[in-house]
Amino acid sequence: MPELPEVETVARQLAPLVAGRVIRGVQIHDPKLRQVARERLTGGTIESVRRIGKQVVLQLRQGRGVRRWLVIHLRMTGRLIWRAAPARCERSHLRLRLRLDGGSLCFYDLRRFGTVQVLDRPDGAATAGLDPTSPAFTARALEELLRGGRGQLKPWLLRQDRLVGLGNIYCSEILFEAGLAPHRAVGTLTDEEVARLHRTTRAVLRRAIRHCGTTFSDFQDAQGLTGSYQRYLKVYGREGQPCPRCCGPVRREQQQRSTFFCPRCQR
DNA sequence: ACCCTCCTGTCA
DNA sequence: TGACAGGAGGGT
Repeated sequence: MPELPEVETVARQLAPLVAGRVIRGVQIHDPKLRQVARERLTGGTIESVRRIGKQVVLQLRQGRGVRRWLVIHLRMTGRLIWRAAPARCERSHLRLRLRLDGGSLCFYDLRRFGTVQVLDRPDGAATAGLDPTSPAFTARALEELLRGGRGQLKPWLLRQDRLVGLGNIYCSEILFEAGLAPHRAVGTLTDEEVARLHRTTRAVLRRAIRHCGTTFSDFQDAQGLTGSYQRYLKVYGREGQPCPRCCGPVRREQQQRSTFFCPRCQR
């Protein structure tokens, strides 16, 4: 579930469910996460759940003003699910379980690419890139980021050190909305195109967040997310289907990862 | 800019 | 059996 809108959805759904709860125990089911068990999280209170980039950040208060941050990156297949007390936890692909008063916060991750860190400082979770949903993300800011940039537009957008939160789905969608070809050289964008890219980035993300993101293989967990933005995808995963604008076939290009676009509408 | 790798699963 | 999957770090 891991692009910005999905992670935002997870954080928003989780916050009211776990904020204020105390960690009573930590269970590790994946040797990769062993170090988390050594961090003595037990006794800490979850103060807040937020999204930073594509990460979910739980702020913990350990007592006497000591704060720590549990930073979870879901990568490709990570899921965070709250199980209220009487409910049993599904065990398959369960990697980490935080026993809280009143229930459990379960981290599932089929492919085990996800990461969990415990930090003493919140800025450890900070990413170098600008969050495209923040007020600081203006057309002007985007233009400055793009200035002097090299290479193609889509790989540029995928990197997390300039803008955070965009991944393979939303890059394709945003570029389609903006009418920009994925392989356009970054340096060749006109002011008007930059403005369009800025506008569509905000619009696509806002809309996706409103629909709780995109869910493909729809797990129907009680508290898991069931996003519906997949209904609104215009090019992603639609190779050969008609472009919503010109009705020509959507093209897919595969280098390392698939890119979907309309060669006629995107220049 | 292009590879591969970390994993496990599903689908053609 | 091989291709591919929402991410990202590493190497060349």
